[in-house]
Amino acid sequence: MVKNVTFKEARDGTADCLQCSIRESVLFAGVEDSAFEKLHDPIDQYTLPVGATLYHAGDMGEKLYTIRSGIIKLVQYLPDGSQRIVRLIRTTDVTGLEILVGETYQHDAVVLQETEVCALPVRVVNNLSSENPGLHKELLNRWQRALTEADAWLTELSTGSAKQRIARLLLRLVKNREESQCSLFAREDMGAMLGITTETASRTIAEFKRQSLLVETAPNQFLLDIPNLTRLAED
Amino acid sequence: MVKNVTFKEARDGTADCLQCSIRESVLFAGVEDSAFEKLHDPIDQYTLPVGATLYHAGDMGEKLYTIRSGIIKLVQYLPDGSQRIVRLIRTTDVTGLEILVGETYQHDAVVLQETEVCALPVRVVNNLSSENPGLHKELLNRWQRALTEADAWLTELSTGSAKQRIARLLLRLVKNREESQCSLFAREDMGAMLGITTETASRTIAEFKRQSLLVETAPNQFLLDIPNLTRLAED
DNA sequence: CGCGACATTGAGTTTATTCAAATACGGTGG
DNA sequence: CCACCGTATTTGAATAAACTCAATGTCGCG
Repeated sequence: MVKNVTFKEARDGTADCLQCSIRESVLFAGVEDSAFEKLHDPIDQYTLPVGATLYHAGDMGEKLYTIRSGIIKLVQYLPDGSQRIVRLIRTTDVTGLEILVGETYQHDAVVLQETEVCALPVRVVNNLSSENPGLHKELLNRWQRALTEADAWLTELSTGSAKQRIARLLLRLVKNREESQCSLFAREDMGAMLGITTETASRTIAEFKRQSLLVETAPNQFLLDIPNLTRLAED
Repeated sequence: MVKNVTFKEARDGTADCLQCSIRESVLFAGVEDSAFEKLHDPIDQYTLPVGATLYHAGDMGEKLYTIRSGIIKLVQYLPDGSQRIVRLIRTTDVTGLEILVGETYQHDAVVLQETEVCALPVRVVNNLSSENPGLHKELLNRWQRALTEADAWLTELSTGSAKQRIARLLLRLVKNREESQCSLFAREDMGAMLGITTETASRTIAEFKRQSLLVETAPNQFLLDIPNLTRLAED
């Protein structure tokens, strides 16, 4: 069983949004420098270790988060206690948007790979967005992006045989990269993403390794045979 | 195979938003009467028969739709041609939101039960929303609602055994109703919603009937044994 | 070294799929 | 009104896939 550590306010400092290296692709991309200077509320930055929980389902929060680096899983639970991972949040993604419409967090957000986040108070986002058509547009974009992602998880990662699902997950992990290299998640997490058991995930990965569809170049660093995985994923 | 008719502009007339009987729960709930009167673009109303396609994935449209009555399925296709239904749209829901952020439609929208829709030109929505914090808020709400729904399809309808998934789907169909009565979809559609085959859907429904978890009171009208279905759904 | 957590493998069972056949159902045209 | 057709549903039998439960391997770390 994967154990979860709680996010204990391990604050790194105050973000300097004006200098942020990923600002171009981030929520605030369209916001003027001058607007930032009017902020009273500082935007805090944190570094979270593997296993930390950024927020809990049902909590009434007042922050959204942008991910500067790392990977976070969004988890929901079934009445019987089993978990299902509904999405992954990665660099430049925003999570916790539901707070903006007054909902509680809809998932547990748990760190899979060490993650740097910026915590944006709802108030700040609301203030900025009411005066910034750019930010506002960007917010809608993020919402739509999350929705597109959710749909893809249904069609790609929850449909077809275990082999197909694993292949599609692997391809997703390297998508938009020059390199076909990636690291994998714990088998239990892969199962929870794909709606299969831990054992089936393990067996399938092991089989892929034997067939050299996956080659381990270093501990948990794999090169993918993209053409053959693609073929597998599609039929 | 279910065949799809195309939506052939079967226009009923121009909607009278001021008098709309479902206005209280609809996208425009918070919009002032006076704002409506400034609209040049009329809002068209249509009635669509079963099998009609409201819009196609990949089309660059300029309308969103609010559903006044009926049921629509949102369908995505896999590379191998198989279909997956990612969401159902029902009374007071809005669909086609992606158009607002400049995307093409992300799904085929196909009518499952005769449906009345209002077609809202993007321009109208954008104009109204830039001046109406209420409408704007409502838009965010709809986006979040779609997202919550997408997550629920993953956790509830794509997880667990076929029996559990069917039970959860049935319960969903009568949720928020005083009556435990509902009508069912074609087995092929149920399969596409749950990620199972048509035959498995059929077998399961047939078995539920034999166990009186479902009682057919009229052609395609069923009463559900909610307590026992709930028990089934949960473990 | 040895412990704990995770990954892999095995064997047996259950569940779902596949392919095929049989049955029901609704509507059309004679 | 009934026969017939096409479509959808149900059922059957064999096969394949995934699950369960248990055992064994592996790796990193105290």
